[in-house]
Amino acid sequence: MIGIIPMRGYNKSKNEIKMMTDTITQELTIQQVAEKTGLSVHTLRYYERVGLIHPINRKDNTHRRYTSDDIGWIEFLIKLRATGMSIQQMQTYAELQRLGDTTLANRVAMLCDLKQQAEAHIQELEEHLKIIRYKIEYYQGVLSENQS
Amino acid sequence: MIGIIPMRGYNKSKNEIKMMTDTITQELTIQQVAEKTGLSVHTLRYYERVGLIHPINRKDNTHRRYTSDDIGWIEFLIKLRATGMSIQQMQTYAELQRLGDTTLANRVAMLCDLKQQAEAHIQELEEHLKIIRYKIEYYQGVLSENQS
DNA sequence: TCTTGACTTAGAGCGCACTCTAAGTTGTAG
DNA sequence: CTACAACTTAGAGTGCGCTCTAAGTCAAGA
Repeated sequence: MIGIIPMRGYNKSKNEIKMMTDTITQELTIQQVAEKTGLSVHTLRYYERVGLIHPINRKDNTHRRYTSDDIGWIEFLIKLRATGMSIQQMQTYAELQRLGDTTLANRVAMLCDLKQQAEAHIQELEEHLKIIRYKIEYYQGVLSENQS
Repeated sequence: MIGIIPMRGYNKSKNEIKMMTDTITQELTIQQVAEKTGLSVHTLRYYERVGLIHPINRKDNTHRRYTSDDIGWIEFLIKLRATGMSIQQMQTYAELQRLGDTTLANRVAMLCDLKQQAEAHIQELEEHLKIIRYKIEYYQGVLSENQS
């Protein structure tokens, strides 16, 4: 789950030093968030551009610094994606979230839809798996017969 | 099992007449296969072009006529796709199938990989679903509190 | 004969979700 | 001062899996 840390020399890289500091300040660079979440830095910026992530605070008005709240939201986004929600739907969800408490019912409805979709998807996978398992068993039978 | 018959007027369409004939001859047109399988005619031709389906026999050397064996294979392809196999992998699988019995072990290996992938996918979905279900419940609690 | 509808092909186009590039800025170590 | 790593942006490019278009053939019904 943790990204590959490239070896740039024997000394600690700036990134590693930042990481040590950040265990105190709790604010992560985009690179660190990429490593932590599994998303690429490109994808993190892309998600922000398209409005899935609110504009991240900048240190000195330039470099992004992610808070633990930001990370929490990103990790939730990842779950929504992996469960089958499209980027478009996630944009809607993020927009509703930004609008505040009055949109809670709408968001719950979206989550319910997603839940049902995912449950149906699991059902479908299970059914297809049955046939695939059956095929495997049958072919393995044929193979062991030919062997003897 | 028989696809949806579109109403194009009160007289029987050519397609319907073909369908009646085909219950005798057991050979289906591309349109009928599309209705039966849920794939589009475009996709059926695409699958044939890229080698997922062997070249279908033609009536009078022009129009495709699908046998029940063809349908069986197509329905299996659909299951592979829905279980997460890529077009590329399916091309490999189809190629192995064409090469005959000596490739059986390879095909079984591919199916085992697919099985494991799909099982892992289901696991992942289940875990994400837990969190989504939890969120739904929590938010519904908040909503009913606000109501009272 | 004309129209209609189902089919044919080669190849272009599309939507999605990234993924990468080019050109530039910033900050620290040596 | 220089080098370098890490960051920044706008916008172009990619891979997948279709999906559609244009131009044409063919057969049957009015």
